[in-house]
Amino acid sequence: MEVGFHPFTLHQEDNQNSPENSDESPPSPLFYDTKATSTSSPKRSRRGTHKRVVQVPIKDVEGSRLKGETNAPPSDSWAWRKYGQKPIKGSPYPRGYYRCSSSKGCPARKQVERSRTDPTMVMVTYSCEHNHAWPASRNHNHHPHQNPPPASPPSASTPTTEAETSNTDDRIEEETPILITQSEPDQLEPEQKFSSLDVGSCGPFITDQYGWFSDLDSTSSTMLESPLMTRDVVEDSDMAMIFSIREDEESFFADLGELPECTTVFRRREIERVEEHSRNLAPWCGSTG
DNA sequence: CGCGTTTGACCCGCGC
DNA sequence: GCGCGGGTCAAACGCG
Repeated sequence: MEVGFHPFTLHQEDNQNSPENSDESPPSPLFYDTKATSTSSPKRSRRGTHKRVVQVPIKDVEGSRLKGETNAPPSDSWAWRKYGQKPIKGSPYPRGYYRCSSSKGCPARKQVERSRTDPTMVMVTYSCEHNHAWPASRNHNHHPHQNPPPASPPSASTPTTEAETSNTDDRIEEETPILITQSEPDQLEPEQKFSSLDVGSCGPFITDQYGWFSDLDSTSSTMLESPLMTRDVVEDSDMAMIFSIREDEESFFADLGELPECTTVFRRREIERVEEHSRNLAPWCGSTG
């Protein structure tokens, strides 16, 4: 692509018509926040779930591709279990369906498919949030700043194997620059831009779904190095601050090991907004319940 | 033996 | 109402 193309970007959409639909769609944004408002199906709302799409560079996922699968799920620190795979119309690549295996009743799900527009990218769509704390295993131990969501009690049972995640975790978390952006930032207020990332939905989601995000200790700085990052994200003083803080406090937290790292900083700031935004934004999916 | 992956069938929502 | 496509289930299989 072009632009400072970030191996990892976040984007948010408002419906499932992800850009991938159009070959010319957003080349960079990758984190879509899909939230279809339907909630009706008695069984499981297929379209009534708030989704978030994360696009990750294949190269970062490759590590996890040990399975040889076409679309290995990017590592996100959670234990995912594949429960299905289907070829997607219009896409040469199949879509894999994963659900959280860290906890039995966890509604967290994610779909992984290779971007049809960017074969080098993998689209990960997260649905629902985890209703449990982070699995207290894997390299999280290595990264002291990776803690469970403050919202959930640390009761998560140790995951069995994080098959796909365990492999790439180290890689992605350490070398995958992340970019957070929106599909149409122009329509959002500077703060809303960011808060809308998930805020509108569930607080825990931030740490839940993007817990790994905080794993990017070294990445935090990397992000700032990204032209786009500095432009789209850092533009948000808060965001910039968050990461700036991390760089300084990181070691601090690292020592404490128990303090909620970036995620907390992230959340605290966001929460304040969330509280305000959430009032206007409809809850989605998970809602922890 | 337990857990995860694979794969085909089934179910459901949506568009026509 | 029908067909299409997407999402989930469940049995079988493989691996550690």
